Amino acid sequence: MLAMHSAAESKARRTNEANSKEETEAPFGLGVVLRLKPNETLFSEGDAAASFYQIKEGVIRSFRMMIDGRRQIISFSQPGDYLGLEWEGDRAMTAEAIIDTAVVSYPRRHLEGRATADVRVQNRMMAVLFGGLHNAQEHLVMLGRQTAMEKLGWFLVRLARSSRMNNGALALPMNRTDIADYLGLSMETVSRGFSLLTREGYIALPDAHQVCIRNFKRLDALARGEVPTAH
Amino acid sequence: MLAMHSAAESKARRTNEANSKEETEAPFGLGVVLRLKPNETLFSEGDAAASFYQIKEGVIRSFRMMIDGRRQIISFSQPGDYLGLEWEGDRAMTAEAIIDTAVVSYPRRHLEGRATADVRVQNRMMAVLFGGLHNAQEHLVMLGRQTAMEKLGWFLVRLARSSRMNNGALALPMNRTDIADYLGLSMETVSRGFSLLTREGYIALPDAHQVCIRNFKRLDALARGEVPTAH
DNA sequence: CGGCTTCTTGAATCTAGTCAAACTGCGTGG
DNA sequence: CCACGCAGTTTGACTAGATTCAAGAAGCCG
Repeated sequence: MLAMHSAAESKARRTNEANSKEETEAPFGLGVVLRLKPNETLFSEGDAAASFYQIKEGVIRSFRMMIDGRRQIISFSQPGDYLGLEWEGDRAMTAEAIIDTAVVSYPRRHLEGRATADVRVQNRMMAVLFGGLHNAQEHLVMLGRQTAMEKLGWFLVRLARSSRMNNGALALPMNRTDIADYLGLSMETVSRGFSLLTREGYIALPDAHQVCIRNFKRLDALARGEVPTAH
Repeated sequence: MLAMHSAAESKARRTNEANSKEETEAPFGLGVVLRLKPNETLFSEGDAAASFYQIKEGVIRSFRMMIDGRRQIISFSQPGDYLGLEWEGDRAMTAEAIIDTAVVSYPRRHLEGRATADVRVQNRMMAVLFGGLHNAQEHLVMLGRQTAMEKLGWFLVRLARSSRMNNGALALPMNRTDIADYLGLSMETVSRGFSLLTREGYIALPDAHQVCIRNFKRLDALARGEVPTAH
């Protein structure tokens, strides 16, 4: 346990399966709390999947990368969300903290044994898996069939639904490149899109990491593709 | 049971949860066989999800549609694949036969009761769900980050891996529009792409519904984004 | 054989991407 | 405290890849 925290850790990129620990009681049994700083890696594509996680605090981006560096973000995980469930074998994606984040880690075998025995654990796991599938399906429609402006509307509507507001504003912890890689766009298109949404009165941007939704109904219509004049 | 099959059934669009029946013994217990003609609907977005299915024969397209008709195909299901598993509530997508298709139908409750009891059923269900998530993730990367030619390569490589060849040729039961709506492209781009792949020696097209893969390795490299000069 | 649907090809348009420059906010150090 | 540097964001100009619209070819069914 000596000198576990190197001076370089604040900019760390290394995989981090053991960090500062705390024991917790939680729905999947006993877990260990891991704390991650911005851009720290929880696990990487190709690692053996020994654990799964629940976010306690913060935000995690999970993504897959192509050999030439193109990146597709699969999900932004928020407090309460589960992450890193794999059936067998290796990680199919990389998970990194976006901001200071705390996750509870459970050993995978912990689940296997209990799932067969405890119906409630089993149901919870099913719910998580079905939820993931449902999200992925909506993500597919968005990526495959929506325009840039619709994608941004979709993103903001989802964000509004999944996170709580701070005196009228939503936190945007991820940067423009993250948003772009989530929506299948370029960083510049995201930025231009936000500017346009602001000009058109959909939203306001107090600063780059905060959004106020001015007209949710209209934004939702945009997200659903009901605004034909959405250049 | 009289006059169940109307004359118009060959072009039917109606939901079809009860059709010609046969009893079968299968891994999820007793099921009923349903037979579908091309373009017949197995279930529709919004229906109550009372059953799930396994494909015995044929191909099914599952998709979601936007109000203005834009369509995203989520999956092409082939013999052996499971389909229509929903956690609770209504169908999130529509499933239609592409060609003459036979599926085994199981009532959903059938599973709920058994899953809690039988570890093997449970594991099978988990495997199906994890498989679906894995597929969806690859689909996301393709839709979000690949070029038209890479998408076509990806599609053909997947097809080659999932279906057996008929004397050197793969069946392409779906039409160009289906492929386009699966890959997030236009029908014309798919057609042009196939022509280009043919000219460049990747594939041959004996006819519109048959492909021969001439150079699998190169096609796979294309699909992975390792061919920079893929206009 | 004729009519219909599906597929292919062409030409023009347009959306989003790329490359590049300027701006902003922030933390550091003089 | 202000200047500097840096990372992230915004904006601009141009380009490219894919879509759209449109016409022609090919296969399929009756």
